Amino acid sequence: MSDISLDRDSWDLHKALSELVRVYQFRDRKCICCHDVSVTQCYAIGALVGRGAMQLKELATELHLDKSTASRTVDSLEAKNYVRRTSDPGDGRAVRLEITQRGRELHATIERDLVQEMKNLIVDFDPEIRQATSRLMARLARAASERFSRWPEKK
Amino acid sequence: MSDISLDRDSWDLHKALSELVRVYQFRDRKCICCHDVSVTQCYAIGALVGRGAMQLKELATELHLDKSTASRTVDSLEAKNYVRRTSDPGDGRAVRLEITQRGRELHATIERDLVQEMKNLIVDFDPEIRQATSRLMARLARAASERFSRWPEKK
DNA sequence: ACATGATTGTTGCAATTTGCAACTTATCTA
DNA sequence: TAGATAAGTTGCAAATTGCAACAATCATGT
Repeated sequence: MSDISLDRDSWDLHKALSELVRVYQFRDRKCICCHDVSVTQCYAIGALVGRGAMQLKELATELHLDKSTASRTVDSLEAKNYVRRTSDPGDGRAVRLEITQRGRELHATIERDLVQEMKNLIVDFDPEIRQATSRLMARLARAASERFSRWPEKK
Repeated sequence: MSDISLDRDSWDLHKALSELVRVYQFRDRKCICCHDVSVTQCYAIGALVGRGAMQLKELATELHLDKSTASRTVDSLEAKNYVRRTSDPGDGRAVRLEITQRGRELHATIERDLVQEMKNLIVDFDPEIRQATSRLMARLARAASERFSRWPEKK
């Protein structure tokens, strides 16, 4: 049953995922930065494109960053005209962050490059495996996100 | 055929993998550091455990880091007694890096925790899907590693 | 054998990233 | 309305990283 292979599958998936995460961290450091933004800045743009305008606090939570770091990240993005700070209509303390047209274009460019990269990598894989994998990876990411978000920030 | 779904599969896999990498980067920042080492230091330990003793240059290449950064990473690990610098018997310029017993134990502890974490995440997934996913993830990692290693360090 | 060039590793230095603490301003609660 | 809470910014220090310069050693061609 499931329990028989669980230990081995956990180990295999751990090794594969660790290696994948490691390799992609290197790629991100060397690739995304070519486009004038750091990895964190790219995540911020992605969040604002994907989830729409939000407050700084929300962005910090989404990116698992301290609000001060998020604020400085937005500083950079605003200086490059990828993000705009507006006053939040409902809360005088908050700022409303929204992506600019230029930011949206940068995001589209980066996404296009990365999807093309993925295309080159999977072109000779079985479509059924590709689809099953993306489904499980999505579930894994969601499960991991929920799990890690509830962590007690142990130190 | 394959070409029909390739575009969509590329996009799906890109999104899933991006999210997975992002989430795991956060986990690594908050979790691995609890064990007295940074993420990069943990990668270095993993490389020395997995591939055995090596020169500093090899470690730097494996970790996609500048040799100076690799040297300082080893400084930290040596100060904590996880890694040992020895003189290379065959080359007077080189140093031979080898993991210590303490380093090996730390690695085992971290691995055990992470495999347990994975186990909790996949316990209710179909074993066949788990295994197919780990195979594809391993292939993806290998393909990505080869591809990204040959990059011209564009800036 | 020896001079020249290449390789290995370390250190100085600056840029970047990040979190914590303190502070300001605004909102909420009793 | 006073005090507590929340959102955001800034000061500061620590950690990480790459580039350049340097020392020590090895390899190569003559």
